[in-house]
Amino acid sequence: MAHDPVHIGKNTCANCAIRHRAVCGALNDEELAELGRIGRVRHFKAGDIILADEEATTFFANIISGVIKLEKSSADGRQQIVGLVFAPDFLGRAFSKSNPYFAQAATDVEACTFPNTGFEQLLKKHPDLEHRLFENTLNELDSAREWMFVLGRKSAQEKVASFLYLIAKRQPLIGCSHAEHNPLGPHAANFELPLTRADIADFLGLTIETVSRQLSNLKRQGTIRLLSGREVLVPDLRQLQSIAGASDEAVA
Amino acid sequence: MAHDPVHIGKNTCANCAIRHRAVCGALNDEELAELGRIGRVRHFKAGDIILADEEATTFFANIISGVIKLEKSSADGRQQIVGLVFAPDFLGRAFSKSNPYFAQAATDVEACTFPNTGFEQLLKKHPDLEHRLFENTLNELDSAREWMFVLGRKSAQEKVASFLYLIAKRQPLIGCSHAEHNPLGPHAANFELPLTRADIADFLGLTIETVSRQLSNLKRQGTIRLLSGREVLVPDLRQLQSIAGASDEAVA
DNA sequence: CGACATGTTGAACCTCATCAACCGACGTGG
DNA sequence: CCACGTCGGTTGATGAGGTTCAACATGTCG
Repeated sequence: MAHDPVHIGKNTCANCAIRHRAVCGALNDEELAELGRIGRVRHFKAGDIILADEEATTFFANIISGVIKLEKSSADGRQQIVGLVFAPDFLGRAFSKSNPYFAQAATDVEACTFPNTGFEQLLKKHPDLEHRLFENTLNELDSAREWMFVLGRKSAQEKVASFLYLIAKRQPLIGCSHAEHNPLGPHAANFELPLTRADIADFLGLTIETVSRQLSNLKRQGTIRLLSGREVLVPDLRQLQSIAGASDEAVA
Repeated sequence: MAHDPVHIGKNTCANCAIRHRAVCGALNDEELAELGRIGRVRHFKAGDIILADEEATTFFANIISGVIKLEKSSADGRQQIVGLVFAPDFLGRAFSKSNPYFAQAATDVEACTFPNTGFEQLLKKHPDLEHRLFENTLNELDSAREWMFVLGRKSAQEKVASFLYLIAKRQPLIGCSHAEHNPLGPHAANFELPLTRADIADFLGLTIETVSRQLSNLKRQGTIRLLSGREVLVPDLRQLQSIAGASDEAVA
């Protein structure tokens, strides 16, 4: 489970890799120190359950590295991933006694955790922090609704392409305005899938087999190359995007 | 389109049917008067487009009565309803220049609208109001994720049952703690569908025909009775819920 | 090495989409 | 007033896209 919980000093926060992109970016130095006093860095291994469904909330977290899946499941074993949490996102459902889903580490995860009571007090004291978290939540809601279109209206092929495109966009090199510095060329991407086939299936509302077949299709038609089971190379993201199809094509 | 925009007085707000359940419930009398000064009651007819996708946000609204559908669509004509807004919910995406989806009246709608600039200023001045809206958004996010499970993992039969159950729960009589006062008995419900078959299909990620067939199935097996095309009677909600199946069965 | 987890591929089956016909209600114009 | 078109809804026949079941490949760890 978690190793070496260490309190974070003001300095650590100030140097934090995700300082400016995470919710804590809303705070000044003094407030940051306050936050640092209640926060601890914790490490999770792939597969660790971070928050259990229906259980009392005990902490929130900022993800420093790694990917966490938010999962809903039914009694008969069906599962659906309802969200992926990347760095520097915030994990946890504020103002609720219990958590409405499973949160499980998809990869090894490094996270900065805060006890819920302390953090919620901080939220009360610092409207800026709450505002930042609110904006965060609005973005999450937008993404969730985007994904509802994928789940409800896209074909298996489009779903898999959409997933790959989503992951590609989350990669550090892509999406920033310096895509030209990409060694593979301006429209290529190269990344490791943070999810197993089973996870991808649960994210897309498909079966493992269908995901595997669609990946093979994309490979066969040259849209992607599978370097290993997990490592993907996309020669031309625009092609991938056009296969992902529809929804928000206006995005350049 | 909209008829008779009238400024709302403090008194009107104080008497408002949804006063305590809507976001404005966070405000005291004085603040409420302030809100009343910028708000106008507007009426929309079924089919009216309330907010257009990608267009600049000009106003927010509290729904007083009626149902609004939030819809995403793709260039090739596929559509997905990504949310339903009932009274006393709040409509609009705060802190964003444009709207990420279509909002269209599913039924006739009465709404209390606020110009976005004025309302966002009010949010800044009154953290309580922003907090209330935040909680609202968190609940919307929870619902969206619930629905992702429905879209990704449920069969057509379960989807239709889930939809009916959702509508039934939204009915005034049901869900409140006085269900025993229900003239039809403690577990029955009787309501009018606020959506056409086409809308239901777009909400469930199905086709019109499949929705129609599944409704007929539920009728044939006695789970529901269709009084007219739109009016539904559910003799036993527990049965409907069990067909809707899975996800969050813990809910009594 | 064998055991196990992860991933791929094939064949058969089934659910749901598609295409099409039909019904009743409603509104309009001749 | 009735003929007509339109709209929302139902039902049937057919077929495609995904699931299911099963075999096999690959990689890793004891």
